[in-house]
Amino acid sequence: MAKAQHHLKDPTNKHSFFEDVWDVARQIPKGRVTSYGAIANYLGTKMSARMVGWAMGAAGNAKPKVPAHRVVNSVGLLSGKMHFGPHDEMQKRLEKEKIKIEKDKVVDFEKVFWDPAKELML
DNA sequence: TAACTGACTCGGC
DNA sequence: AGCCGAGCCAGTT
Repeated sequence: MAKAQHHLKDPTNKHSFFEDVWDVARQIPKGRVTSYGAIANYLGTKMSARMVGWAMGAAGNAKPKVPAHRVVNSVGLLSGKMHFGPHDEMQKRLEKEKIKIEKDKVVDFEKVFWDPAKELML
């Protein structure tokens, strides 16, 4: 069998790791947050939580929109806030969803934490 | 093509 | 309780 796809640039066929990450992120309920590691774990690659964060960076081009602001690090810190813009847009969005932020950290992180591996459980 | 990078995480000091 | 180093994967240069 010859390799049929050398230069796959087909937008309809881009089921990459990023797409999977975005798909999970889009299912995060409003007013809840999750961590990069949690998403990575759900996808089976728990050791590469970095990739999840990376996927978030590319989420800007994703359609429909990906609530990347609902994804924080394992301690509830808004580690990616700087990628939302020069201002604290990430924090503003979270506060808009009734999520309280203090010193760039999610208050009651464990309460609002949403684990795809448990909640989504598919 | 090989090397580097990075919105992470965990374990040890 | 806070800081440091190593492991990890995939996309980018």
